[in-house]
Amino acid sequence: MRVSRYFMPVLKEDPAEAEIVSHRLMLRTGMIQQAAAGIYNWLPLGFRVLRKVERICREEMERAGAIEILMPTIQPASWWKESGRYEAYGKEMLRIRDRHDREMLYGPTNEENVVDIFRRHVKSYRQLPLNLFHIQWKFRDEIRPRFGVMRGREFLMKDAYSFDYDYEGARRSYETMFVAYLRTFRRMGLVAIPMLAESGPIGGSMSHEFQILAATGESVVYYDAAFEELDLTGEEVDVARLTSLYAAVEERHDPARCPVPPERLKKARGIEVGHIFYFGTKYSAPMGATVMGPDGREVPVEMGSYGIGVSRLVGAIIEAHHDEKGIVWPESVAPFRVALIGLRLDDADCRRMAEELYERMCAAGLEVLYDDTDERPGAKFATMELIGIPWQVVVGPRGARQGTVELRRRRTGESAELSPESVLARLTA
RNA sequence: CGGGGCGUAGCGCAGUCUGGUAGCGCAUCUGCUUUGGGUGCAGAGGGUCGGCGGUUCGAAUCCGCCCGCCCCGACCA
Repeated sequence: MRVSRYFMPVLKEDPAEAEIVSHRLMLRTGMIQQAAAGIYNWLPLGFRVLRKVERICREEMERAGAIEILMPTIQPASWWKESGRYEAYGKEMLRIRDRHDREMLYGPTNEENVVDIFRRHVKSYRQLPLNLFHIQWKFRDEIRPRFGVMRGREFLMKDAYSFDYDYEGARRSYETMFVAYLRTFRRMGLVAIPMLAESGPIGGSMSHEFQILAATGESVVYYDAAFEELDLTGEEVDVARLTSLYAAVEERHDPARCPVPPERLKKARGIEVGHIFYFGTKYSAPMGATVMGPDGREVPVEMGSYGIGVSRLVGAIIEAHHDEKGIVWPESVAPFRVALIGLRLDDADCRRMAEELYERMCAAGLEVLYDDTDERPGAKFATMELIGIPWQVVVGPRGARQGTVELRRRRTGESAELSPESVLARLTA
């Protein structure tokens, strides 16, 4: 992509309304633009990151055996009356009437919806286990939306729903998601700490929330240092050990009863980005989602639900990965992998070298953002550092004479003078 | 919802207390200049001062009502 043809409304000054670093950087880099309180437009740069985060969620869900569907944003109120949540949910739910005066709502979550799908098609324990997920926009009319996309009213969520015949099966499904979540966040360059949590309005009896570590996080968390070096690579992961490791938010942490020896107990700040629940038959029973067991008896299905705040993650990743110059994207979610910075493009040699390298990068399938404008060098460097692309390749008169370009890492600042060939080789390796 | 703050050009702000018909920086456009860390000079365009109503000869400024946004608190992916 050429900067001269791209839409990337970068701001030189901090917008007045943004307090926390991720919100400020998302506005300054032109990733998002506010539409109303807690509701945002995703501009090209932000949308690219959002899609990458979404893709990692999708891949890890599929790896864990979940199957993707897409449920609507608008739901009939009748489902929620069946489950009993229509009255219980309160003002956070956006209620709508259509032209026939039918009661509808903009979905804050999809338990009822997925149960309706399930109950119409699944009748036997032989069809289980089943895990259906989707990645869809939610609306919760928060009392106080804030911090940009970190607590929006409209937000993108990955939500999965597991169905099992019995408790043992439901527990296995829960544990599978537990591991999938750790893998998901790790792939985004985050350290996630799962902790036992209150179940809240989703209901149920077992629940973990996943907090990712960031110095600017909202809550204080205590955790076993073992979380920082978990081995999640193999297919067989010791789930029992993972779920037994200690972690707690400050409010629930009791130093006197903490099982972790002081030298292994860590204290940090965290941001909640995911939450998993086991809730048994809370929805299946009232909504009549039952299956026939091997004994010929019909029983309500055992369920769990598993949410990840996809749009919130974009903000959370920035909270965890930035410096005084701007964002420092982990490679897995960076909007572009390489920033090609052309200096002195009015000079024929520089121009030819930059254009040639750009063509070759594109041909090699690299995601490259090529600054082909005639801005001053300082402005180009500052912008690329602000938007945080992991690799910078600088083509300028200094190297052009001996046929080299500069390769730089955004994260460390380390740089090397290399031939265009070896830069290509390094980036495509 | 309680508490605090803000709304003036695309962005950041001054002007409001003490009423006299709107200004600065950045950005934008034109020309020249400069080119490895947000160049310099000259010129130009751009504003129903959030909205409605009131007071006044006269309102960005005073009064009333409304709308929107941000921050703190209780709640959430």
